Amino acid sequence: MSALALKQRALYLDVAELLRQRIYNRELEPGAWIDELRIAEELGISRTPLREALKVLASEGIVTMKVRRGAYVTEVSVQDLSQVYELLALLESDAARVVATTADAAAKAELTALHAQLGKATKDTRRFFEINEQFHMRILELADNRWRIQVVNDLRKVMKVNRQTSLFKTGRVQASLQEHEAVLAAICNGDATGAAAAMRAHFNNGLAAAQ
Amino acid sequence: MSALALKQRALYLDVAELLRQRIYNRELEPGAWIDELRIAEELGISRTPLREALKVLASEGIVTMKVRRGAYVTEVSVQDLSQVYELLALLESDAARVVATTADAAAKAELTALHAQLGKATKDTRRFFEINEQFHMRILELADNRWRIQVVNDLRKVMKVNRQTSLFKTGRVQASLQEHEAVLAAICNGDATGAAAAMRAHFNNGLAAAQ
DNA sequence: ATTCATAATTATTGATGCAAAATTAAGATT
DNA sequence: AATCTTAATTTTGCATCAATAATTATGAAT
Repeated sequence: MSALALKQRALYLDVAELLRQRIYNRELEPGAWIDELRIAEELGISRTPLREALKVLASEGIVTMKVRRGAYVTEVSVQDLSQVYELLALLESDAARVVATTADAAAKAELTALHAQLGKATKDTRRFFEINEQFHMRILELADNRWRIQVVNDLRKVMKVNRQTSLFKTGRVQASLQEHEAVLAAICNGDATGAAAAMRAHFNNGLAAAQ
Repeated sequence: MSALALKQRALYLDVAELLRQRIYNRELEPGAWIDELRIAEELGISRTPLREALKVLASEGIVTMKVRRGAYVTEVSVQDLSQVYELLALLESDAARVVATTADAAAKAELTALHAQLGKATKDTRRFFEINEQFHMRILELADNRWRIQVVNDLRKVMKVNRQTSLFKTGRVQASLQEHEAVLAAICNGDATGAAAAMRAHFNNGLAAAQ
């Protein structure tokens, strides 16, 4: 059975996601022009859905459209990175604050379990980042604001365009674990201010480590 | 000289903006299907740029794409509205906090002048809202984070889809003016916490007045 | 030799065409 | 009369085509 057989998603969305991945892993570098003809041919599709995908990526800010010149991968400056990071810190620390006041026992147990998994994955960097991501995402979900999730995901896309992003994550496994611990503890204690502060500290430390 | 003569913007962006306006003023109501053929014919354009515009609006969340069914205007629920409003409060109160610590004399003078204009426009509702908008936007600009501006603008687009949005603004001219006064005073005094609190209060009052 | 102008090429933008899917309409059967 | 089936129509989605603008290449003139 082919993957195309049951596809319910529109082609332009698949193309957009494929281009995002190519941008994230530097097959398409910032500043590089996107050759519609070449990519359409390579993917075995026409230029129509490709162009629709490019317009979506443009509205996300990860590619830039120049009239009569086409699209190129947006060059995300260091200033852009710090601005986006600042917003993520704001949105996620507020989410932690919300969750601290609204989380029920089940939610707290779930976060505690996730954190326990994280503690066991300190040797496996790949897995650590994966669970780390889940922990953050679960807090966002528990904060129950789908627009916040949407905004955070869009901002993360921008972060991923720049290679330096990895700097924010690497070499901080133990520190990161302890910071998560603090966030979790505050949430479990229903300490809204503490949860927000702990999450904010987590982000600030990540930024400091990158400089 | 026609407006088309010097146009530098892409057609799909113009079409997107035109559709936004039609959605805001209820020519296209939430839930209504968007007839590509009809609108393309009406605008005297082909379906290609129209479809590109629809994809952009979809990624903004104000229209929804259904595979093989087309696009319809997103139905923004009351919950969506309050979630978006909450995010705007968070982002703008943080912007006020930033501006309180970074604004120089010129910036403070500019905001003071804007506020003075606002005070003189209490009789002209239309103008009042216009200057009100400018005051908020200027604070965002002074907070110097282009991604925040982008996010706030996107969220405002969602708010505008729902008619109830106007409820957040109407009948609060005097109260709104006083609340702005408090924001301005805190900013001019370099009181970061106070500025954030004043802006937060401004939003909370707007929400309360709508219920 | 360098620069400016012009021609050729390339690439984007917008329009049209075609096939597939979904909805609506029509007809037949219970 | 109602419902199920099937045919017709409408509409989307992707591909192709045409036109226009931009860039590159070529040549001429200073």
